Amino acid sequence: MPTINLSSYQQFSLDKTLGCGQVFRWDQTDDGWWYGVVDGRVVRIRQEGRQIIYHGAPGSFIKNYFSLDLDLMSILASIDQDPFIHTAISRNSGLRIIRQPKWECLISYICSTNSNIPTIRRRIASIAERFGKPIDFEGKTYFTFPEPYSISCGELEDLTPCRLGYRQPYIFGTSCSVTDEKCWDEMIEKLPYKDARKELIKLKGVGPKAADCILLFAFQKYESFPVDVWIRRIMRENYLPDLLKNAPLTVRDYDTIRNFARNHFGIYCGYAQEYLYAARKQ
DNA sequence: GACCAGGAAGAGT
DNA sequence: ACTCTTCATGGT
Repeated sequence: MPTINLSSYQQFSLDKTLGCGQVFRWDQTDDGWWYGVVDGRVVRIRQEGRQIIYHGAPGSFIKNYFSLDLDLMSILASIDQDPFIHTAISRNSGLRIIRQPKWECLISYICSTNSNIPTIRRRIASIAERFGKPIDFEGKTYFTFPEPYSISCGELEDLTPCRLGYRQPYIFGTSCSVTDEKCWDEMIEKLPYKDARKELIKLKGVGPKAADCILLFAFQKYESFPVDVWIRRIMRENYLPDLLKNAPLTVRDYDTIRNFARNHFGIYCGYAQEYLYAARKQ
């Protein structure tokens, strides 16, 4: 079984990384193995101390996917700007932001709007089951996440069994847009954060929050700071108590929060966001 | 049944 | 550029 030996300065927690809610297609079995479908293959992986044991993908893929090349300790030191984030960091140490496949991440966060994590997971699994390709792995059938054309080549109504609600036309429309625009991801990737954000928001179903998640989780734009209801609550209670108590989140409040975070935590404020989010129920 | 969840679109100002 | 309303689904 292939393994990766982490060096003593290579901070990493597989469980924190896969369990924090940034990805939706990983499951952990009772005996500690994580199973996930990534980039058209099934991966089985677990951590034992400083060893990562895995099967189903090359080591170079694993290292890149989990961004093991990044100096996490330096990143955490740079965002460690106050006692509250300090506690969140120490409780979730080793959490790394994954380099997610871009197209899957885009659809995942269109599915995420106004929903909880179990519901999001079910929607994405259902899309894969109906439009992806089956893979048999250790006696069980898994499904790849479909290409854009696999969705756009059909009808809008083909998505109905996935129970996406009002997101159904957004998923279909964005699938068509991305099918039409070849290399949409390379176009986004070349742009700086602000311009990339504007481009993403042009897609149906992608607003400020989804765009920031996609930029953070798939495009390595670590200066993005997604604001959902949890982050807003945490920021209100610990950093910006003057914000409104119970009104819907406005664009202005969203910008106030992310601008504060960018100034307070620095260029890796996206990492700060993920540690704060991981600490939301602790 | 009310309320909430990793919000966004569209219409009306 | 700002409110306000509506949107479909599942969990608690």
